[in-house]
Amino acid sequence: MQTYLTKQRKKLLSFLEEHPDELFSVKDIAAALADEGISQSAVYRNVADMEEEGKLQRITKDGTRTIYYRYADDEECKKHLHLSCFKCGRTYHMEEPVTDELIRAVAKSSDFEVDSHTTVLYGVCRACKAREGKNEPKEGAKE
Amino acid sequence: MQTYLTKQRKKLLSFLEEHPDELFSVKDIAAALADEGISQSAVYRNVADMEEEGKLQRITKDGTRTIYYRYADDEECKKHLHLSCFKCGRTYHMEEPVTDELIRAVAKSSDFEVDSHTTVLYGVCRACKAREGKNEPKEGAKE
DNA sequence: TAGTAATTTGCGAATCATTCGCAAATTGCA
DNA sequence: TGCAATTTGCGAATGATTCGCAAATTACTA
Repeated sequence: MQTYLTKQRKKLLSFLEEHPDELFSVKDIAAALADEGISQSAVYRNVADMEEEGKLQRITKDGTRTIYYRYADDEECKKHLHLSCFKCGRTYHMEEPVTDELIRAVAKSSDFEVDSHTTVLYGVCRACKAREGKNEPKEGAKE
Repeated sequence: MQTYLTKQRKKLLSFLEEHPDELFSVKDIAAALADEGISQSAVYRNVADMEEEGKLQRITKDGTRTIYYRYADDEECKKHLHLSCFKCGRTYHMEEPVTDELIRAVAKSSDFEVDSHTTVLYGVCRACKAREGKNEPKEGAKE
């Protein structure tokens, strides 16, 4: 799988490497690399390959049926859980010692080996909790 | 929103209530209720409404772009995290005391309030880990 | 450096889940 | 019962993703 390093693959990779921690849909990527001459199909295919190789993380945001990808820096990603605030959409990383503890606790109590690479905890972040106290924006608070 | 309690809505609700902890795609539901005379559109619409009201939980399994729903028994769901095995796709619930601990730990270290209703930890379950030791089924190990 | 086999690309067509539009049926209420 | 508002069901429209296939590109070898 993936024996040829084409120029579109190179561009795709370097683009993603330059934007760690950002989520991109295939459309986003294709748009960003429009000048570079990469077809949408190529993006789809490469992104899928790269995900299989573990270079990318596949993420499905709630509320959409679009698939997003993020560059998966192995060292980084293996070590912490991700916290995603569903008010503001921001993603936070959880500190390592706590992460380890959590993972161990789950493993112990449930015989379940959590993959911190994939797992995201959803909730409300400090900032949004604070904001919530004052007023409650109802709809259209996206992004 | 949702001022009329139609018969298809009733049937849909009772179907879901009778199958807590199971994930259904709209297709699944429509198929299960085929005899009852409920159109797919109605399922889509009701399911969307019910999610907004908090009666259902919307879940996007990895690897698909299909949306799944589960009956959200408030009492129940608020209390435990879900563990999803990405080998076999099964969903497990985590015992409450541990859940509480985890949630508190996250909150403490990150000032992040985990919503156990929404959060799913991904990983490999005991059964699949055991199976993995012996052989590695490659594809088509669904369900 | 040219020649070749295997892999990728890019395009458009095909799929598939989901959403929409609209007339007909159903619901809750007076 | 009668009416106005809401839902249903159908089929068509949308949008993301995948597929098929010929042409272009890649890695290798002579």
